[in-house]
Amino acid sequence: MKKSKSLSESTSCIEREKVESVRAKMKSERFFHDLAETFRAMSDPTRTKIIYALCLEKELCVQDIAAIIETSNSATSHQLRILRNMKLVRYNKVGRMAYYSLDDIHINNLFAEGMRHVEEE
Amino acid sequence: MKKSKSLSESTSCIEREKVESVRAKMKSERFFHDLAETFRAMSDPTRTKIIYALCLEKELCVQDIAAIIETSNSATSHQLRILRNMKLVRYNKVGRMAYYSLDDIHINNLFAEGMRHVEEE
DNA sequence: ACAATATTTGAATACTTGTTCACATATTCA
DNA sequence: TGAATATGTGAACAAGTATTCAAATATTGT
Repeated sequence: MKKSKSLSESTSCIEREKVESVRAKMKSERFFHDLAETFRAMSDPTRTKIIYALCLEKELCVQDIAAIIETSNSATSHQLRILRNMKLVRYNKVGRMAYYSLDDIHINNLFAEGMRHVEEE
Repeated sequence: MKKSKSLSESTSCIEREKVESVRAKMKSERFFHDLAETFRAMSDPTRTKIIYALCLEKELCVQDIAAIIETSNSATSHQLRILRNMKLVRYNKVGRMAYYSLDDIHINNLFAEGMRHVEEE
């Protein structure tokens, strides 16, 4: 059920038609929250390094990720947890090792689009 | 000039070949910083709303954006400044009005890819 | 059982961020 | 000129974040 609350007459705006038109197509608070979350997951250099590494090698253990990105095991583990909670990576526990990999192909696409943007400047 | 520092023998890792292989393809600190910045620009709900609005209407003034996203003019202006500094939007000043629009098509692609990810769950 | 090892976690810290409020700037119109 | 209006900005505040350190957990090999 959509709220489709129309613009109150008292709300001050300049071009009412434009405003009404966009407001009619507005998405839910939840949608923008989730969208921001998705981008936020990739908004830290340590995490972009982890994702980049997992784009090249599809499975890596915590220690090896830490060695690649030159960060402590602890900091790496903390960031991996964030990525796990945000469903960007998943892991496979084998004995005392935890092998991490990217969760789905969408992540690859989104990340690749971001890289394209940064590289084409 | 690339540093291509090879993995020191003392650095502990599990699968040395994988680690060496990824490290050989590692990008600069700057690259990951810029990439993270790009995603960070879209990592706040207020900013995703602004970008979404500007995807639908290519030019909007501050007050109308504020009316659409239901935030104060001041908060909107602050976020627009961030988006401007990050080169995601540009603006066209006409008298006392400032008309904002998305800066380039890459932003559209990246944003659309993010939306696709959120919608296809 | 014991030591070594891989990962996880909680607390503490310094740092960053988004909003609000009040005010500044700048333009329009009477 | 002076009031109204659109936008921009600095300071303050609360909330959130990333790293470090120390310690906990869990698994392996002796």
